[in-house]
Amino acid sequence: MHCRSCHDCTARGFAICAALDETELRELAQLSRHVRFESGATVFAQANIATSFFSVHAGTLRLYKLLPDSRRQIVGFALPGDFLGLPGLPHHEFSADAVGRVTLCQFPKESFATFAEKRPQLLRRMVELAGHELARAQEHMVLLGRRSAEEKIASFLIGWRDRLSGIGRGGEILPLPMKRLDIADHLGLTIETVSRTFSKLERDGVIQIFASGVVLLDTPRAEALSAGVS
Amino acid sequence: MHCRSCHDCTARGFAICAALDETELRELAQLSRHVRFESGATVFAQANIATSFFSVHAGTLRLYKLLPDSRRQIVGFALPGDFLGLPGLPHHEFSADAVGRVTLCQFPKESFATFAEKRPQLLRRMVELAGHELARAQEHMVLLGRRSAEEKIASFLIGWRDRLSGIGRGGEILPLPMKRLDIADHLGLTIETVSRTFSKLERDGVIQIFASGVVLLDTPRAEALSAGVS
DNA sequence: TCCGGCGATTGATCTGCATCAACAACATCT
DNA sequence: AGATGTTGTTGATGCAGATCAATCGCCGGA
Repeated sequence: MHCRSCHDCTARGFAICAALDETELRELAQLSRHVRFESGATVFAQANIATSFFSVHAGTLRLYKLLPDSRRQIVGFALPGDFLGLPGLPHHEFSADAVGRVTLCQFPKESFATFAEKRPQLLRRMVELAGHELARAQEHMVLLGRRSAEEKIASFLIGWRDRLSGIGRGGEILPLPMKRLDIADHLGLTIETVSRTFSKLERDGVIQIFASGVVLLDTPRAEALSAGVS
Repeated sequence: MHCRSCHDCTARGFAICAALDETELRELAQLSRHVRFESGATVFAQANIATSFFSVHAGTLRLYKLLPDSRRQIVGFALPGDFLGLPGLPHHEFSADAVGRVTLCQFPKESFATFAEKRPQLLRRMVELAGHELARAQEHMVLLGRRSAEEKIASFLIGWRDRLSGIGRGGEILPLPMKRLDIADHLGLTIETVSRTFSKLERDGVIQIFASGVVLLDTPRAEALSAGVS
């Protein structure tokens, strides 16, 4: 399960590495090391000093912020190709832990910064990735602030489907590796409301629920709910 | 009210311009033009093709997304020094309009991209700004998903105070140029709940309400609410 | 001065989702 | 097989905030 070279990396196409040529790729590989985390393990924690950046190689992570009284908001899920860490901010802004087994490329912060400094291509790619991330965050604000439970669930399913197909993981069944509680904390709902809403969507023939995920039976209906045309 | 040179620009210190030397600044000024919008005017609209980037010079803008049925989520307010527009995304992801009178520096997208391409300093600054923006967006997700109305209002006031003082606009009275409806659409509430919550905070001696803004009377209490220690 | 409109406030009522509670479906261990 | 823990589902009830509605203050225009 260890990746011996960047050349045949499955995340190569969508990660920041896409901005690099063969030589640079080898150079960057020198700085990096592969790390693996088992299900539930914490990769880094909010407010800790960030000493590394990461690029997700395989698996899913939940990224979340906690309030002092332990309310939790999952600000996003990270998938292969996603970059974790923000240049210019000394601390981690959120915690990250593994949903199922995860592998990552780890880059020491300073050496990565030095490497990136003189490579406008890479910097542009990073601006671009940050921009996409920001756009997703803003879309999620609409969801959290202005949508009903049913729209939230439908939106989440459609968005998750699109992200997976964007990294070549589309398929008939939509895998949901995270737990109901994770979905609830991502959508600003409780676990009971998530469960009830899944059940309602199944009763209405929009989805079919399996242990490992769901199948979208009535995609147009789900997309309409997701778009907010209820 | 027209800014004749970047040299004495009041937003110079916090805008992307901070990453440039005198020569580059003059060169960038060649590409830019100053534009002004009256209160309520739309600077650009969601889903339109983005032909320009902007840097806010003076005033406040509301940045928002609309659902088809006209529900609105204000994803943020832009202040002097903020950069509007995301390289790598062809369309505007949100609409922006002026809250009160606003002046901006406008940069044609391609010429700005060409200018930035070979200036790693500027690119790094943009990554940094995007990172800060992203961190703010994530903090706002916590607010939208996991906080009570009272915490939302307190959080908003404290956050607004901090942003203003960050650009040298701190003061006894905290100006709120936006309307109650804007605040409601920013915090995922209704106008009535915003009004009631302001009233409650005033009754409790936390704030004092004026036409133009509020004064924080019990800052520690407001900060506690804002932190979620209710 | 009166009128009309806009924004803000306040009150009465309703409702979507949270909360509280029980239970079911499975997996893991002894 | 039985005991125990974990995750998910479903039902009953409560409440924070939405909705509906009235009123107020203020400003600008006739």
